[in-house]
Amino acid sequence: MKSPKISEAVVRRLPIYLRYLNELEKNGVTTVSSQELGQRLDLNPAQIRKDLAYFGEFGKKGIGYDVGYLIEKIRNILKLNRIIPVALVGAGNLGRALCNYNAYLRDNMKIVAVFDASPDKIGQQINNLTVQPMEALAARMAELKVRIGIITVPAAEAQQVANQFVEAGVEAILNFAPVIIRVPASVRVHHADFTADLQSLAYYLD
Amino acid sequence: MKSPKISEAVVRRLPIYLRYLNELEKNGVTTVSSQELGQRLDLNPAQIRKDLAYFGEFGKKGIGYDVGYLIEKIRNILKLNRIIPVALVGAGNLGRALCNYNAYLRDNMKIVAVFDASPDKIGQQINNLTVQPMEALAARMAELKVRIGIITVPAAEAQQVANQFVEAGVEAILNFAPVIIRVPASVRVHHADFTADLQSLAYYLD
DNA sequence: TAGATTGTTAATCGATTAACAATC
DNA sequence: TAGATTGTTAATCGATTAACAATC
Repeated sequence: MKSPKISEAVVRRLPIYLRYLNELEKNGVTTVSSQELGQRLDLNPAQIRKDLAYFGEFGKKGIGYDVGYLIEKIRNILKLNRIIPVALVGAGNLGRALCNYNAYLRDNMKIVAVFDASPDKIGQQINNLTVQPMEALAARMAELKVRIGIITVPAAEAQQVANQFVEAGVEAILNFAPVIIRVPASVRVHHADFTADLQSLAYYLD
Repeated sequence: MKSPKISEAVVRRLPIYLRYLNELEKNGVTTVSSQELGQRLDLNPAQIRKDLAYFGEFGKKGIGYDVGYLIEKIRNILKLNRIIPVALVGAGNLGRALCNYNAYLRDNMKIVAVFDASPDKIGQQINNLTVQPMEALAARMAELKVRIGIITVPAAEAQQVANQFVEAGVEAILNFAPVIIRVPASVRVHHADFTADLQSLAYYLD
């Protein structure tokens, strides 16, 4: 584990590797080469080797990578070796959908609290979680040691929610609202913006 | 409209510009500079000017860009000047959430058909749409001239659904299933992969 | 006119890919 | 040993940013 700055592009590929490796393991495959990985994931094998080499020498020359060993290494790199508590604000359709993905988001990311501003949402049950009022956010997040926040409120409210998350000491935010939110540089934000995704696809129509 | 190949990075920023310009227009702002845009969208002004200049000379030196005019230009570039019919497969939580975003996805992207394989989903009503069986997909999509497909089924079924979309003549696919799908080069695929998004955020935790 | 801002070229920066010695 | 595949350096490619003449 040296420390040349790792680019975001590299970090974003690690979960993709991890997911496929998990599948391989489930199927009883014990070894895989960068070539096979690249073929399946539509990536250049040299890129995969380089990505992994940033973090250590995980492969064996002439053989490839041990699937189980590589899974463990990547999980450690991504800090998925312990449960990461996540909070979500916005108990609308999308918010509920994400909560139900908790199963999918195994690998230790777990939504442990859901908040909403609307009185008719508060108290609703989602998947074992009770929707809490926004007033409870700070205290509850501290209590649960939440480190990542998910925003699934309308665009107009997203920045405000982000501010509350930051206030509550969140280290990273995943924003689904179709608006760019601004936070201090110490907080990482990813924008999951499917309206923009969809619109950019339209460009490629004949 | 010349034709140097436009990079995907550029195309992905256009909807971001469009969205903010729409907001400006709603607020009665008639002119905006690349500097103001950049400030708000967290982008370099030179990059914004360059992006736009690929498609024409939309600004006025010394003045900036006319908001209404630029909106129209970008909508044309993105082909959002006519309604684009979209189909969705997978009427689970996420699928339903996306259908309800139809309002959000104004700007002429419209989900016009929803399909699911599960008997207890078929016939359900979502937002004025009735969930159709997979057997109806090809015929219905032809009828409605659907050009873009959205996949919100579990990972295991995603590739199969993609194949059916391709078969049905779709030109682009937005895939929400946490798996890389493969399609002919003539079809554009975007992966909206929030599990990967979320996991990559974990990397930045202290 | 003076100030502002575009469009565009050149410079920089960073990411991807190719190539190959090391070695299992 | 011969064949395969890594880790890594060098070459390429592409995207971002700076700079500035043109001009509103």
